[in-house]
Amino acid sequence: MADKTRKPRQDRSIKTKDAIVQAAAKLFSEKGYHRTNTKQIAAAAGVSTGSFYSYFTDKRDVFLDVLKIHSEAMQAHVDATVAQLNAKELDKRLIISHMIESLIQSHTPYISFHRELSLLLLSDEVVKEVMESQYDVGRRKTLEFLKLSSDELRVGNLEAAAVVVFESVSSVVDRIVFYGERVSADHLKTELVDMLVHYLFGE
Amino acid sequence: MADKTRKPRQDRSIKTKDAIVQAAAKLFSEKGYHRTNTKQIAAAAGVSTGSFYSYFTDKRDVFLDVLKIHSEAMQAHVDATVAQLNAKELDKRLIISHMIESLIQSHTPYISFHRELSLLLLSDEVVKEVMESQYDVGRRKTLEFLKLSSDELRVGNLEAAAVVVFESVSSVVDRIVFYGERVSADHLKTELVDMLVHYLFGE
Amino acid sequence: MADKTRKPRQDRSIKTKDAIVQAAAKLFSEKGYHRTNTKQIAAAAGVSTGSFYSYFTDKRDVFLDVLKIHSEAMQAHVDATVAQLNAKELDKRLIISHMIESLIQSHTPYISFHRELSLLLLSDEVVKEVMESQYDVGRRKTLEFLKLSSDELRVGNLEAAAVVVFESVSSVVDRIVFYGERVSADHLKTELVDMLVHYLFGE
Amino acid sequence: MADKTRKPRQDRSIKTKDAIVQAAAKLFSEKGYHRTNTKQIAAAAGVSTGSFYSYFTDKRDVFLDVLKIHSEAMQAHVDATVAQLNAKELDKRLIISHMIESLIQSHTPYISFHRELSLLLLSDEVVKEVMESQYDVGRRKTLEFLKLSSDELRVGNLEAAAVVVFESVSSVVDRIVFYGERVSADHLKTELVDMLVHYLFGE
DNA sequence: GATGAATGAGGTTTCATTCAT
DNA sequence: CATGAATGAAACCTCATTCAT
Repeated sequence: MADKTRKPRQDRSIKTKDAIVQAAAKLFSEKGYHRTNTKQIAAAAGVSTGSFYSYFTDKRDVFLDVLKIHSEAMQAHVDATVAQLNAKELDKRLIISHMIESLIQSHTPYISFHRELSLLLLSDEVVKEVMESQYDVGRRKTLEFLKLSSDELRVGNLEAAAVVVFESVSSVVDRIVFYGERVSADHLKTELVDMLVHYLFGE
Repeated sequence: MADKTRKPRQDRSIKTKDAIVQAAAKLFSEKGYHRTNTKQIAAAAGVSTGSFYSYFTDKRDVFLDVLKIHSEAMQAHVDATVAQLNAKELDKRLIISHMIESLIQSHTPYISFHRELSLLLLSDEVVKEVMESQYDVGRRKTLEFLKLSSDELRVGNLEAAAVVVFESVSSVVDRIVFYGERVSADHLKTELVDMLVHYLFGE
Repeated sequence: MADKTRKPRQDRSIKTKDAIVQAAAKLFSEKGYHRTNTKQIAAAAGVSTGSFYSYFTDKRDVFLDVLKIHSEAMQAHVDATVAQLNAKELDKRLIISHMIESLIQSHTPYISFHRELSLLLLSDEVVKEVMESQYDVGRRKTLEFLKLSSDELRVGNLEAAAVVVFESVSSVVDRIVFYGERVSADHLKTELVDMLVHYLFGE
Repeated sequence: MADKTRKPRQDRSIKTKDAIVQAAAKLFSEKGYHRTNTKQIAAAAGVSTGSFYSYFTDKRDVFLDVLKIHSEAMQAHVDATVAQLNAKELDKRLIISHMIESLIQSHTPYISFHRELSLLLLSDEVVKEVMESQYDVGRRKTLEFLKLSSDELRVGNLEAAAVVVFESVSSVVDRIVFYGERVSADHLKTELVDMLVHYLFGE
């Protein structure tokens, strides 16, 4: 269909494209999408504005790439953690606690960038999709996790529970990571775990 | 020396300023901050660009006004609800349920606008302050609410609990209101209430 | 012809018009014509912008008034000085010295405003005329002065001499008044007088 | 971080910048600084407004460039003349006469532009500096010139004399060049030279 | 008459994108 | 291929002037 943007075939080409995405990610995080311009991205990546446009059709295009990469990185991180956790046989409280810790770790590099998203979200269909699919993955993963212990759970509606759990965890983690929170992170984590354990397993 | 923005002296003036704020609020909600320009705001308010600039120094300035007005409206709504609830002697579960319902109601008109905020949040100090103060009020109110029944609570750290509760409620309400959620709102509400009751009162 | 601007008939009216001219003169001197706006002038004069426009057709109109008033004031001052000088019978050197001193006095309040003029001079015909007529008066007065002692003068062309003398005096006085000159004003005056005396009277 | 005005790397770039300065100089001279806008400058230079702003931060910025170029050109011209004059051994009167003629020549292209300066002079610090440094150079050069024949001079204070001479010459030359003067330029020159010779050498 | 709110043309400035070299 | 100069639409903002109250 398109024949405009170059599909990197050579090594150098791949490196250049990557450099642009990295530079863009950094700038978007630091200053936000609208306060970052293509010239700055190109300069930060060490290429000319002209080059920028042979790798991406427009600014939104890099944004989408950055978004996808972040999305994948976060999910990979979570997957790895989950896999690791499932392997060991730990008690519920410990599993949840580890999970949350892992989320905090994986969130940290992306937070400010994620703040950006809700903006474009309003109007950009593709961004909306990426975001929703990411949310969906989170929700589904949570659901699967719940199903693993479904016979021990005391919740009414599993689907709704997954949403509630996922949202609660996400938002508290967000708060911890993004706002450095005055209330100590440790206390927040403890309470969060406590809440989930009581809710899910009735203690 | 002064020559700054006009301080309304005449009635007409007050109406104009208000019209501009209203128009801005509407447009920001519909299209987002960056996709709205001052000319459009002026036009939507039925005034000239010149008028816009005699009431506000720039676009950010109206944004701040809209933000404050929303903030106040939301808090007023919540206050009213809380006042009403404390009066009657209801059982815990019902109180929480009512509260959540009330939050859903008060959120609805402002959601898309609130989405906008996280954007400017990154860099604008004033926006940051307004948002944080709004969050602080929410957190403190939650804390007060918890303290009302502090002897019945089974939580470890009250301060942390307030944050966890406030965040969980906010995020789930957000999800319900903003995303029209595929999982039914009723189920979500039920689970959310259930989680809170179990966490706070141990059943 | 015009019926637009009000011709002050009442006392109050005259005072208002005067207040505006004064305010304008002050602001033009301080910030220059273009950096002064009508709102500021009106405010400084303690009247509304609307009133401003019932006394003057536009901004240029006040400027012209200010210009004329300055022009007249300066000429009056010089006239007075000259009249005074001619009366007494002083030696040449003293006369010239007094004259220069007097010019310094009369210049001082107007300098910064006069700087402004050269600007509009380029294009505004009326301003041009006022300025040229002012220059012409100076030149003619100098000529008359020279003619008083024409038999003692050693200059070739009287008309040209008048221009040379007038320009030299004006520019040095300007430098003294406007730049506060690092070289002492007294020395400058002494040399200037010396130059003129030698030129005109051959010692 | 940078993102400032473009520093010409390519030949084309240098030409463009130059074209803009030329166009600006022309327009400033013809219509004055305030009646010239950036769009006109860009158009006259045959470039887009965007280009204008990649070479200059704003209108004042080009003005400064034009100012510096003029300053240098005038000084170069004067230097050349002086060098030439010093070489030949001419009599005082002839030297002064040549000098004035040379000043008239060098002034001619810049006069109307120089009129503009007094305006900005009032408030713009950089313009003030350029102008004062230019004046200083003139004064110093005059002083050096006087010192060459210091033993033949009959003046009291050399420093003051330099100022008086420089101002007198500048202003009369200005008058000749700028106002096309009704009194013949030749007569003015003759009288000016005569005045200086008598003042400096006592005939 | 006086007031100051409203107007909008005109100027300034930015930046995503194209294209000659 | 890469470069960075050039483009110009679109945003921002100001202020002399008008006019309803």
